[in-house]
Amino acid sequence: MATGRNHRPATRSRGIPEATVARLPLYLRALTALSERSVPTVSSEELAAAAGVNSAKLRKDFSYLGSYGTRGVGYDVEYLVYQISRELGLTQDWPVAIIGIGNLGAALANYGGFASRGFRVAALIDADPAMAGTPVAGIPVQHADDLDRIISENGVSIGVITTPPGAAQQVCDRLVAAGVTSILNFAPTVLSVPDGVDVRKVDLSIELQILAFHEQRKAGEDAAADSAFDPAAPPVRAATTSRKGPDGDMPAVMPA
Amino acid sequence: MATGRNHRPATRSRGIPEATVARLPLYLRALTALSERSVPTVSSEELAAAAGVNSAKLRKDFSYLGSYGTRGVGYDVEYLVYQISRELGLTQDWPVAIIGIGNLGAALANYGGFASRGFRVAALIDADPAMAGTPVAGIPVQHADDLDRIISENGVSIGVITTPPGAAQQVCDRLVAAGVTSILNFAPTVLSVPDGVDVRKVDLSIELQILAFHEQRKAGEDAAADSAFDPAAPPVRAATTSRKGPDGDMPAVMPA
DNA sequence: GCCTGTGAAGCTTTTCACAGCC
DNA sequence: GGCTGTGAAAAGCTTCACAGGC
Repeated sequence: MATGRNHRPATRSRGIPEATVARLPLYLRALTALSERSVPTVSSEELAAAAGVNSAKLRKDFSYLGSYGTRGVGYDVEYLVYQISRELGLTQDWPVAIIGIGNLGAALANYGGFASRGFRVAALIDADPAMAGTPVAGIPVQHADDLDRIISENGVSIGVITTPPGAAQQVCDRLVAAGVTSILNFAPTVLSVPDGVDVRKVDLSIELQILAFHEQRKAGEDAAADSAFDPAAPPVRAATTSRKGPDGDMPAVMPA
Repeated sequence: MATGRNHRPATRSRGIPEATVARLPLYLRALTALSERSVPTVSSEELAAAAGVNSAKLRKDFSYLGSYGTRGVGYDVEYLVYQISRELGLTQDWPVAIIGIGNLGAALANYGGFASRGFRVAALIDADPAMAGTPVAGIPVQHADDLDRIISENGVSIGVITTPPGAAQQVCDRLVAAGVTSILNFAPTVLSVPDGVDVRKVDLSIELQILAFHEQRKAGEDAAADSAFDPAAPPVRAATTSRKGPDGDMPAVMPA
């Protein structure tokens, strides 16, 4: 990779795979822990174990950043911490605004790991006038009417949406209009944004549903030992057309 | 796919791709919204737009479940809601326990979308004796000493960890010992679990760091218009070995 | 004519396995 | 001898494009 092909400007390492980017924070966390224990170097095997990935993947990932290791030895912990921090853009501080200071917004505002590396809660915003002025995690809540001003005055480019789902798209639009180009969305809604704006979502119920899927599989396999049993509701579909699914037609009465 | 190959038992559709499983909850949410508006059928194009994916992907995803659409027409909303619910295992109710009732745990306990489809908060558990008995979201908090009993009495197979990171692995071990086989981890730690136990993690700071990476890229491109400028700290590495990264060596003093 | 279902092609990500260097 | 860095193979995922059926 970094070994001299000539059809790329090469000044800035274009094209780190997205999957790799998503793992860099994991490596960084593991390395930070080693750094705090004053461990000077670490092998790909050890670091991979600490980060919960396999070592081939880790080495491949690091190869996209450059050749930061030493053969026969491993990686210099401090050096890697710095290189990954820089690659992730954490050598600067990002002011973040949280919009929607309910239970979840307050929880995030209080979350320590937030401030620790690269991020700073610059503003808390809520639509409830009664909340305005009340400090949460030591930061006074401001009213949503002033969203524009708050975002631009603080130079916020990353917004965290923790509003109810109904308000999320509107808040998103206003954030984008005010100059925010990265959004972390905790509301269970699909946000639409213009090109150039990144959205990532964190969705509790999606995660639970994925777990339920696998959980059901496990239960199904256990049951399969006893009998070849249809694990779902009985087929009582009231339709005229024939449907071909793997099993289980729709019951007359939908489950709540 | 479902069109008659003969080397699979076929009773239970093995091998729905993980990427598809992860999108089923999105489709389900979009379909539920249509269902509430009493929309009878929907095309792959419309549903894909509502779920924020493209229609080819959606059709491919559905093809793994079976042939549930009608050519020239689209998909029957109610029917699909049922089929996806069943596939995800949401036709049964999953009792869930939340361990660690701080800000975040309380926020999750209060989260409405939780109970609505397939999940029920069966127990709240915390290690602080002062919290025992206090109701959160109408559910009394129980002490961690009784974790084993609480899990088995309630038949909990899905646990949500919202403890501080230091406690997460220990809580995880106890959950697994008590019979939990799926874990949703909000603590910023890598959990190690035996085979057969699924872990999914939700990690605020990882998401923010991924956003920061892309944000930095955007800023870097803007700056590149002005000058070919090193966006990071100056190279003042105190080492003897030569390192070859794309750019940016380590500064003498690490950034806080 | 319209929209689904799906092979086939193209792309991304992971894993393998070993050359290269300490 | 040990461990990194990386081509090459394998697996997984997305997109294309069109046959098939309403």
